[in-house]
Amino acid sequence: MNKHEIAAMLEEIGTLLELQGENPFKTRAYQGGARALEALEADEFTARMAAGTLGELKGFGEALVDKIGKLHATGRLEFYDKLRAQIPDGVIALLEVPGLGPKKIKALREQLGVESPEALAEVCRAGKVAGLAGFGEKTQAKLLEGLANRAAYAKRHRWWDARAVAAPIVTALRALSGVRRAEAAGSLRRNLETVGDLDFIVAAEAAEAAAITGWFCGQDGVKEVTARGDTKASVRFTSGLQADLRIVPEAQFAFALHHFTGSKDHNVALRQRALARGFSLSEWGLVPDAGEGTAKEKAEAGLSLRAENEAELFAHLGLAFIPPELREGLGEIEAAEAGGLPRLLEAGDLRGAFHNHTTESDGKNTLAEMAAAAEALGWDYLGIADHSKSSVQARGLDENRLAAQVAAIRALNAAGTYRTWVFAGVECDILPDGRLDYDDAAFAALGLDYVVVSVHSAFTQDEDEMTRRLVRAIEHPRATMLGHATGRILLRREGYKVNLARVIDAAIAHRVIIELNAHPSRLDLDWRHWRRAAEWGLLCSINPDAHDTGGLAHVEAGVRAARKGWLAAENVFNTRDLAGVRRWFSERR
DNA sequence: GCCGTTTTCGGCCCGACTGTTTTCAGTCG
Repeated sequence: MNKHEIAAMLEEIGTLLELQGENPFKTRAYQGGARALEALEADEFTARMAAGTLGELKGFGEALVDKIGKLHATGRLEFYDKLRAQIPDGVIALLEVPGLGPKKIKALREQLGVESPEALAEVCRAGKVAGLAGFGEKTQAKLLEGLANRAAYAKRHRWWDARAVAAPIVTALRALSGVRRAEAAGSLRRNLETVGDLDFIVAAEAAEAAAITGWFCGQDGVKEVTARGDTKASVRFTSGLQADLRIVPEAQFAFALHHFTGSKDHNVALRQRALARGFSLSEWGLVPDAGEGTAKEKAEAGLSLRAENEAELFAHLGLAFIPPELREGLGEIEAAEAGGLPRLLEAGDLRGAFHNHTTESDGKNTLAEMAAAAEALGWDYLGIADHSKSSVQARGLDENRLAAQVAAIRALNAAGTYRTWVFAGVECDILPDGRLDYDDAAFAALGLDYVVVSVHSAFTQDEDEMTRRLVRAIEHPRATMLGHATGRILLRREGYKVNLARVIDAAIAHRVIIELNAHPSRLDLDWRHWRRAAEWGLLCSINPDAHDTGGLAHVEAGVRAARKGWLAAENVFNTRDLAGVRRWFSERR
């Protein structure tokens, strides 16, 4: 088994143990092991398994190392098989029902024999649930509601879409009377590629809180208010998206914003760091650990250290400011302590972008319209890369049409109509055997500035075949950059199977750039790979894959993902100036 | 199950809200 499969299995063991009512800390140990495994590069994992040094890493104790070893070697684990046999699939599905956790599921199984969502709906309708100890009429009704909307409630949302919902809410909150500060927190603020729900943190006087929660619960699109207290409210929109609001005194805003930005792993690590220094960290503040009372009581008694902003909070713990997108518990605290955080890429660092389409293939705007839009964005250059001939579904260009487009681009530049320089490229299909879609003579005759190579067919090849295919394309002397490296479509389609470590190695060896496709549904290559890949020397290009003028704005989603991948401006090709890009292309031709 | 300058046991981050309860357990983040 590879590390992904093993991590998935550890995660499942955690869930199964949870359902068995196991010690929650044991459950967490398995889930922590799964995350730590995912964060490990495939090569390092393989090396450590061979050398028997996995146990040196934090989070991998004797028991986990033993189980991971068995799974790695044989793909089987008796412990898992026995556990799995005790818990039907339907019981696992029950965890998705809002309001149900391990304890309630255990009670439902033991007292009513409920082992699936369908069975739960039946006993709810029969009124049997309300009679159980710890349950009541309201719980029964909530469970039925949750069951009916299970699919919509469990759904995640693209970062781009979640932000479109959140941005006007933040604006409106800031405009309310008594609101001093308001921010969106959570995975949205961390720039995670998909978002489960929205979190809003507001600083206001306690006297204003009722009016603020009132506005929040009554805003357009709210289908249901799921919780409403003095300082917290939760609503569900008709789209199924859930949003939480927290109101705190201004002095606690930085702590609350940090707390609700997460991630959970980051918070746990930071709290442990605080404890080691004699402090307890919570959304209420940073208070001395010693003495009677809860953290909240101590904060209200004025015992918290003061922090005007998150930077001061981190400073109290001896750390540099950690940007929200790095807070995933993946080494950011150690880096902040050692002064090793990168100066992250900013949206303003980009000077243009490659991989954009026009009406010649499947785009909706003409070459001139795209150039005008790029100029309006202040870009120094724009790369046009329409589809190649094999992408028939996208009206891909054959040699003659592509030659005509190159000529049109040269003419546009010569006319000087737009300040933005246009580069002539192509998004060239990588054929199933790894050859490119044009032969050498055609490439020589076309005189393209650059070539993006991408897979658009035969997605179902096995990992070896797909890896060889991509590596062969990368080795082609005309290849400038690799497009959407895994072909994934967020929330809809997994990427094709490919050994990314080998693809990345090949790209570095052949000076081929790998794209970070900035389309909100792609964000491919995933941010999780970029930190290591960039350290090894891989160059990134943030490409919007725009199919119309509005699509150019998607570079922002790409910048967010790049920041999440620890990338600095020097790791990103399209931060270079026009002369630098020309130089790179001419050296590659 | 993991971990250790409080080190091989006994902790493990912390608080809000709901619903069911007369003081709290369970869920959620």
